[in-house]
Amino acid sequence: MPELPEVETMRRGLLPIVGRRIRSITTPPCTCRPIVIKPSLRQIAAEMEGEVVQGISRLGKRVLIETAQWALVLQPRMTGLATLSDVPDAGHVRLWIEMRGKPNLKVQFWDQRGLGIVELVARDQILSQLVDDKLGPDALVITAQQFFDRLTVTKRPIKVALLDQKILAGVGNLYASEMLHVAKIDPALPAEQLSVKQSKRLHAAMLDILNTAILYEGSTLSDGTYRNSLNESGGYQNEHRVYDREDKLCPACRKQKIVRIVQAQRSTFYCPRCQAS
DNA sequence: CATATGTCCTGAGAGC
DNA sequence: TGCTCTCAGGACATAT
Repeated sequence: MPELPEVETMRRGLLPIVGRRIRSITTPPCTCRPIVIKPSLRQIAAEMEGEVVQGISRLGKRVLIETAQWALVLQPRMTGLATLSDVPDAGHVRLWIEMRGKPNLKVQFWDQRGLGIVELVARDQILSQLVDDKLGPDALVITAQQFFDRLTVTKRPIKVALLDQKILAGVGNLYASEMLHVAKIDPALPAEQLSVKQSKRLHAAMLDILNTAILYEGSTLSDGTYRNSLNESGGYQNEHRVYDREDKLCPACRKQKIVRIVQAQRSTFYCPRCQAS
């Protein structure tokens, strides 16, 4: 479940290919089932092979490999991984992007469940096609005012609203629970009822948690699918306050056990004592 | 239009 | 031991 910190870690790991020319974009032999590649592998290869990588950027939970004209948008979704190093196993590598010249560099897009998506977007259409259409402001860029304005337009529970990538991009199920706990906000609170004060706390908690999690190179959960750019576990899973810690003592009050509830068919973890409405 | 639900997928773990 | 069932959740598609 790569979220912003995990995807940012992937982005940083790909930086060595900036300035390098793409030799080939292929699918590995004997791979399992093909993932979604839009519009097609053939088209992507035709447009990007021979081009120089000008930058690696990130929008929410997507990584963009950019040439002069194009951006190859990688969406890891549940178990996707984009890396220059080794991958957990060779059997789930879905795409190779090989660079020309020395040293040999090859981006491997690995994805155990195969729900990831690779999509070619013209660079001048990123704003219209991605940002306006599908994604709100990135969680690391959104201002406190924008954060408040965009969240308080919906009646949905604040936890559910945080997961809506059109409101803001980058927060997923894990970090949503974590930031609500730090900000001491009830995950069931209708987002429109968020006070200015609560919104400021939540925005600050979000920035703090995401930036710290980036320093730890993300969270590797029990499924072990997420790896940092060296194919090692991340470190932030050891810092989780509530996520996947049902029945464990709340680290803030140390009096109440963490509770798990389900909102919009996703687990939410929180402390009913610290996060009461 | 806003919101809710169904769907994809694989591997781990539970239960019998 | 080996089978079946359930669950994990991002984001898209479809339904209400």
